[in-house]
Amino acid sequence: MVAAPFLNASQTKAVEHLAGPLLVIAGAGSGKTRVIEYRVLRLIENGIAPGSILLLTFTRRASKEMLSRAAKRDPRAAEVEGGTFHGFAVKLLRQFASKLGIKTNFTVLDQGDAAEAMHRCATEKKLYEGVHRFPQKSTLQKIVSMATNKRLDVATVIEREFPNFVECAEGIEILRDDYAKYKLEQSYFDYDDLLLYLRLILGEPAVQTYVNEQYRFVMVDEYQDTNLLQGEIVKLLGGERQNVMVVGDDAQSIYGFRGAFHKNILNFPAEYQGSKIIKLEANYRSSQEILDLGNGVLQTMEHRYDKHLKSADNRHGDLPNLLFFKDTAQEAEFVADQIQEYYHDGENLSEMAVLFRSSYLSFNLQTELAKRRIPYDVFGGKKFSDTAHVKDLLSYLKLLANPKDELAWNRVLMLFEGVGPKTAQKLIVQLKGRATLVEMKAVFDTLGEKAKYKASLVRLIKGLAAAQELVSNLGQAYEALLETYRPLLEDKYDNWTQRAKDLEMLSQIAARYDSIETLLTDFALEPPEREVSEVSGVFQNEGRVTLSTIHSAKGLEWGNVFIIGMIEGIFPSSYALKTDEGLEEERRLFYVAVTRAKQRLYLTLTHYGFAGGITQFNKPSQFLEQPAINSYLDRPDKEAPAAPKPAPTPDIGMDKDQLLAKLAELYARK
DNA sequence: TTTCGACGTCTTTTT
DNA sequence: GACGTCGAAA
Repeated sequence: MVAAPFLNASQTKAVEHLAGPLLVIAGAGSGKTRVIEYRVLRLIENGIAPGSILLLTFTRRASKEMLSRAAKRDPRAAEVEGGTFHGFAVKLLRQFASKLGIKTNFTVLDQGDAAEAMHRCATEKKLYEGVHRFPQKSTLQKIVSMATNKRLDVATVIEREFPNFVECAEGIEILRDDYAKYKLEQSYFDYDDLLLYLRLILGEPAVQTYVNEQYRFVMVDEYQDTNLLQGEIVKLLGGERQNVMVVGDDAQSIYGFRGAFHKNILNFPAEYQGSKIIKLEANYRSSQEILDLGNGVLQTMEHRYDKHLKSADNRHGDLPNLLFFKDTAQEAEFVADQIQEYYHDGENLSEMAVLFRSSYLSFNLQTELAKRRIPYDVFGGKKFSDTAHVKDLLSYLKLLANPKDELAWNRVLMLFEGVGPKTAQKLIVQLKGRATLVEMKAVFDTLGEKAKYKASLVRLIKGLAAAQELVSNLGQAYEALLETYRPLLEDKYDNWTQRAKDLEMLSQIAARYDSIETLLTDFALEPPEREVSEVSGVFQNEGRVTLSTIHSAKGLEWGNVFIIGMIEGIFPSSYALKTDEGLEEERRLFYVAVTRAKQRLYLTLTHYGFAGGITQFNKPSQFLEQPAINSYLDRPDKEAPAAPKPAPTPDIGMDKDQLLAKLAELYARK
């Protein structure tokens, strides 16, 4: 038997559970990662084939971490099938695509691509014409996506979340069908399609039997964040055996905005007959002072579930600090000072994190850290792959994978001077009549000589064709594409040297792959986070500070945590204040943030802020005003020292003529 | 048909 | 600040 040290009684019960449905309610820091890890080992030990165990998580990082830890104790664990719902869907759909009449090498659209595709459909249908105001493409995407994830019709979604577009509901409902058809024609799958089609094929008895045969034990992490579709998918994956173990914490459900249905976790016992429930309550992460604050936050929740965080080893530390600053520059200085201080006390930078509600809140801090040459990583917010130049190059790559990719062609063609939407569309129609890049060259060759973009486009297609020759070595193919793209890069962007560095980095990533499809899918599903600081000197090999949105920090922990921007309207977000459900989700988010800290926790806010173009006086977050929370904080004297009374303005008695005379004097002296 | 500048609107979180 | 719309000029 695998030695499983330090597991407490309920953890052991969860690990020992073999067949049948199991719900594990795992409080923050209760060691659920270890439970999953050891249960995998236990199953394998009991003779279950590793390949028939499926572990579904929300980030690939999470599943990789759990499985690689398990694999250190038993190498067979590396063969367990693990990944995100979306990644698993791609795998299965590639396998079944041909049976559905879909190309095996279908393209996965990220959110931006999806918005672009929808825009094309809406333009085609002339939906923008004759309507006073039609949602912009990213809003269209949000509306349609939410309808899918919450299983609602467009009208209901608009009524609830986008009331200013009620009169467009009908048009968008039509667009939704057009968009679905368009994607099928083009072999495009957006994020929602991956779940939708996975659910669809699992609903076919033959497919379900096949899949149930393959996967006999299913585990799902962060079950409170699954949506209706994912709930159904899990049920179908469980099949008749119902060897389904789900792990989650209803107090940490923070993805309602993308359709998470946290009743999934509440309904689990009813949905799965004969299921067992195990609660993990002992906390192995934080000091009791931090947990007290966490408990305070739990108390403020309206839908409170019985839960009380208790430090398992009775660890103690300082009270969480609440600090006020004049502006974000001072806030950033303080955080950087504090990080440096802990560093000099011998703590590793990787034990320090700064968390925030929205990614822009960290901009000032990034500048400050860079100035001091403190290395950091940023999580959440704009991704590396969201930048224009990276998207450009990814489009080039997409054309190698599928020369008929309309969206990619559109983006690439529009890069050239003199080519706008109309010209691009005309060219695309012609291009799609040819099968390969080599044949497509003729389209550009036959362009009128007076078209000033002719030469550049011929150069482009030659470059693409040449790169395709090298595709068996992705690193080389990429370099060829980069050379073709370089003149456009230098022409288009003032800061092209900066951007060229990003593209060099992309080159290294590309070289690690051996299939373009895999590369592109990975970029769509789990794009690399933005690499920001490259720092040398004092802090080398000392790890890096983490700057992260609270959402991206879930599941992680650090010794010292700073939560910045504790301002009403920012956290909780004014956007969420519109509904009770929204505010409740912000509370859960605050709970997640607080419970990331092991030893020290700082909450900070600034008096002056900049919003909507004007400087305003910030109000502290309403969370900080609640006694249940407030009383667990070490806060400064509420009264700021009174500013000295300004003396009366001295009289200098000068009229306009005298002023002008004085001015003349000053001008003359120059 | 494209490009450019002026002006208006909305501004969160992620697979 | 990003994105979209509109009108004018090339």
